[in-house]
Amino acid sequence: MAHRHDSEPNTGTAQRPFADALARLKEVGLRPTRQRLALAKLLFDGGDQHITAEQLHGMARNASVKVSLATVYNTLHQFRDSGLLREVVIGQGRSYFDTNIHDHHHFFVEPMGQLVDIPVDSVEVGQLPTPPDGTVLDRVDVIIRVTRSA
Amino acid sequence: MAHRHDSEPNTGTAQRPFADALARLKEVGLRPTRQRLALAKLLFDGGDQHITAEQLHGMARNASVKVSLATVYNTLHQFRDSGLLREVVIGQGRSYFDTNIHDHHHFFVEPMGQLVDIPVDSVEVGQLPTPPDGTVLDRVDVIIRVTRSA
DNA sequence: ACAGTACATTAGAACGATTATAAACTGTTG
DNA sequence: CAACAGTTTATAATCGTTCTAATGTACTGT
Repeated sequence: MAHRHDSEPNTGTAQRPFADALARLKEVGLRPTRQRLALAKLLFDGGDQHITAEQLHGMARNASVKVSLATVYNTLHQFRDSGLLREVVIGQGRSYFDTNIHDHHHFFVEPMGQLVDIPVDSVEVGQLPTPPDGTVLDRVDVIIRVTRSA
Repeated sequence: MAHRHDSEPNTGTAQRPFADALARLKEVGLRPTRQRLALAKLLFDGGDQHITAEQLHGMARNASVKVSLATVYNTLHQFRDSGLLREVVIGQGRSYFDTNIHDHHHFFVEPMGQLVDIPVDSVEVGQLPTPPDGTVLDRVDVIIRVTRSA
């Protein structure tokens, strides 16, 4: 339920701050089921990814992991709510889930909808206006839309 | 086809830079049909709006303008392609069409999905990173997500 | 270990926004 | 007026996502 944006102790390799899928699930209080463990492995082993539900479902199929699409959606949402993932809504239909939960921004390559991370310190956003009436700031998304030139 | 982001000569009231729906259509080379004229009036008379296709369809119904939903979609896309509107994709399902085509950003009030304009000079974005490989910059969207606090 | 219960997974249906289709219409041109 | 190019329309189809209700699995206390 609560969001977590902390910087981890970062034991082990820089590539996999804390590699153990089980440890992640424990840490956010999700029962380590077969499906969740498998999906966590697919998501968090290897570098940062921007992935859709359908894509993850496909990856699971490829890896011979039996998971229903509904469970993929459920799991992605739980991970998002636990702060393990960040949801990025950019294009028309689809949602991307970003395994990079640190503060950062995105290039969005149209029209194929590819996402590329931008470190937060590559963009200088200063002087935010005050939020309207009875609202409170959640987060700032900077999306730099680019198109293929070649 | 070509996008227009020019500042208009701004004849007449500041409220309606150039009020005539017919003039707008002529200017971008769209045939001034009954439906397009009516929709243009609904969109461009009165201040800046963020509107969905369904909402515009509803407004047309209210104004006793007979237009099908398909035509609303077609027209919104044509207006967008002509630079009369800007499409803003932010929430899960829906697309907003913004009658303010000048450079600006948005507050997005979750969870009800209300949009509020932010003048471009209220946000300071400096030092953009260079776009990836064979891509060219299209535009920069800054979305400040806020939630109801009260 | 076992029962009990709370939580998870699943297939499939349902949903909402959008897009495609194909027929009917409008307006313009020769 | 006939032909034509562009428009509009109702409807069906599609896409990603969410819901539902049945079944399965994991943790708790004993």
